[in-house]
Amino acid sequence: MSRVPAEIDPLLEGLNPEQRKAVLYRGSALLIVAGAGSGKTRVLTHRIAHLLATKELWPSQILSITFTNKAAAEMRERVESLIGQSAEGMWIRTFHSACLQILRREAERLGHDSNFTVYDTGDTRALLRRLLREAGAEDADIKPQQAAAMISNAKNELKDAEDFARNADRSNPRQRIVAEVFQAYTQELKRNNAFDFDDLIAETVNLLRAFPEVRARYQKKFRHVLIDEYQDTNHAQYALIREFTRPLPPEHQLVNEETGEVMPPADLTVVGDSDQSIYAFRGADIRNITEFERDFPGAETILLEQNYRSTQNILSAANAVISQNPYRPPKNLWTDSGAGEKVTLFTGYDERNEAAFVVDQVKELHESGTNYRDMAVLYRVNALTLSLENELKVQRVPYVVIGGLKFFERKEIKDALAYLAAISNARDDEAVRRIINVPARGIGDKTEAKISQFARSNEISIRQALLRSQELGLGPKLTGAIDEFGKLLNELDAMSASDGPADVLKQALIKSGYRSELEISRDPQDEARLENLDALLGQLYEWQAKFPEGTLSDYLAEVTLAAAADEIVDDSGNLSLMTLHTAKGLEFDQVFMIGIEQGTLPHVRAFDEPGGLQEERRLMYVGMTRAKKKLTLSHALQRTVFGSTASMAPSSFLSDIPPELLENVGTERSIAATAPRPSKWEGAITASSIRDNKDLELALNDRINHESFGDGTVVGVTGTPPKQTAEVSFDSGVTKRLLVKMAPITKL
DNA sequence: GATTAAGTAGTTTTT
DNA sequence: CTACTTAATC
Repeated sequence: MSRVPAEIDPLLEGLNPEQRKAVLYRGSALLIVAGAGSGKTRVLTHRIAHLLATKELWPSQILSITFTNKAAAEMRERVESLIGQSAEGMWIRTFHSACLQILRREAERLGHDSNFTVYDTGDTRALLRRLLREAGAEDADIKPQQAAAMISNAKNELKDAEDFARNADRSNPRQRIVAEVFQAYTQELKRNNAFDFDDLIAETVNLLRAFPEVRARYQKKFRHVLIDEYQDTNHAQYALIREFTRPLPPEHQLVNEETGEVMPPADLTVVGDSDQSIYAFRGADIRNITEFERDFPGAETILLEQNYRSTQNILSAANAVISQNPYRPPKNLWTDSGAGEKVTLFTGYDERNEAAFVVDQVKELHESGTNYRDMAVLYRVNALTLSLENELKVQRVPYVVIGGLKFFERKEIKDALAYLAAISNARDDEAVRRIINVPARGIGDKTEAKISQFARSNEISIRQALLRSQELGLGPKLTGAIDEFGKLLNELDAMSASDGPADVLKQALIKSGYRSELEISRDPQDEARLENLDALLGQLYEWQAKFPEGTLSDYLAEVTLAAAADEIVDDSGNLSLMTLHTAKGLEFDQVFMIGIEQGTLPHVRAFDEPGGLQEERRLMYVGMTRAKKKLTLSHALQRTVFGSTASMAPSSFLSDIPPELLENVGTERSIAATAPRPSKWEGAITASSIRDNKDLELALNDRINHESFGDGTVVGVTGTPPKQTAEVSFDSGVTKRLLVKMAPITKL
């Protein structure tokens, strides 16, 4: 490569030698092994900016795949600020949205229309539930979710219904039924002009394989492909990458007209870290990254080990945990930013005690100047937020739960979106089915079945069938209701040709009577539903203003492909609560990880899955390395899971952390001893503040003294001993919730 | 066919 | 415990 012109040197400023190498390397394949916090995004954006600045590439020749839309937006922004101009035309997208765009353009080749619907997991499950019933699978005990998982796994391996049926064990009734349902499901998707999540990838691969001329066109367009989070790619995604980077058949080869040379396929840059592979359950294949050099001969590998995010204590603790994983390529993160604070390990009596501790800490940090947005509480499973949310509400800490029960999964929102889907894609029978009797029009299951039957035997869609209601031989009332519904959809459809999606939705909600039904209702939940619909409408109006040319199907696809991490707003000023999975790729000054217990992290279900424990350990590692300044781990000795209370042993991962890196706080040892735990753990917990108030009972208006908060008055008592808590208003003005049995208090 | 009541099962992570 | 499906009644 020629010498780097002076004017682009700024792109190398502030980079360490390895990072520079990663920016400057030129060749067909490059693997950047980027440890947590090693400046991966920085390297990626500088590399792209460098390729543009040297005029090696135009923005439109770059395809950059990220894990979330938020990461994509951030990358675009950073590239633009580096090159000082718009990076328009550059594809920075998630796998799914990149494939969506390709499929929209090429849908006809696969027998779909370009306005196809994208089914999310909920839609998929609903469809499978119906198909399972029709297949008479009730007795076989297959839940829609299980069938969905089996089908999804197959698709991630690029196996279609036929492949599945071929490999299925015919003597196993479950497999036989799923094979049958898989075939029906595939047909239904086609009939409905829909793709599911997995199809977006798999069908794009099929497209590129079946039509070399299409593949040639995209290879000509994309001269450099960059993939982030490569360790989490599954086989289908890997195959997709291959289609972009493998040589074309001779008859489709691209030839440079001047030189007569054959144009090589796109260069490939992948970035990843095998220690952060946490999506095996979704088909991610860690071998994609560990065997990269074998897959792409001549590939260069660059290792980034210097961490710019965390303190040495945090890194040492994280390294200690992850180094227990076998067959792991050696890698050791380091930093020159100093040791920093020790990692705090809190032992709580129960989940409420744990929540109180975390919230107290959060409040204290906030009072001493840390913004809530720079803190996060991470957990293995969503269910762990319950007691935490309670405590946050009591203490009035502003917080947001990222992910969890998503806005777009609420009933009323799904209903509203189903109206839009039914309008935008007239073949989408599933969408029509969802709303055929919402609000109630007197069209029940029986009538719906008759309409479906009629549609099927005439090979028309349900929407078409609605308009021929008089042929169904039903009573005048029903016939009229069906006809009216069919006409309503047509009317809205016609409207969508001239008006934007927001206007269409507004009219749909009014004319269907959905709105008025909620308005009339006295159920307070319906009031909340109405508010949600208004929020959706408001958001859609904003979207419409931003994308005046945007269609219904554009909007629907964008909504279905949004990730949990996309919800995070930087300027919200809220404390963030999220799962460890959602936290991947993010960083916070202060990180709290709760529920670090055997059975929770590592999760019970990981024990009998091969490699499950290793993945759990990586999850722990990912969580720990999110922390910049301070990491706090917590576990509780007992936890009320659902109804019943169970003793919890501390996570075995905790005993991997050298005691000198930890500062133990919390519950006394006498209770800790009742919980079974690995022998290694013995001695790691210090007997801090041994305290037991025995049968101390407090009543309203009792005066008490607290070791650190001083005197105060009891203003509330809840629960029963030994889990009784007292709300105490201290003379200093602060109000705290205290565990009566444990708190360092005395009755005055 | 709709509404209400009772019963049941389910809780890992997500594009 | 709750959210949801299924069963029984109006």
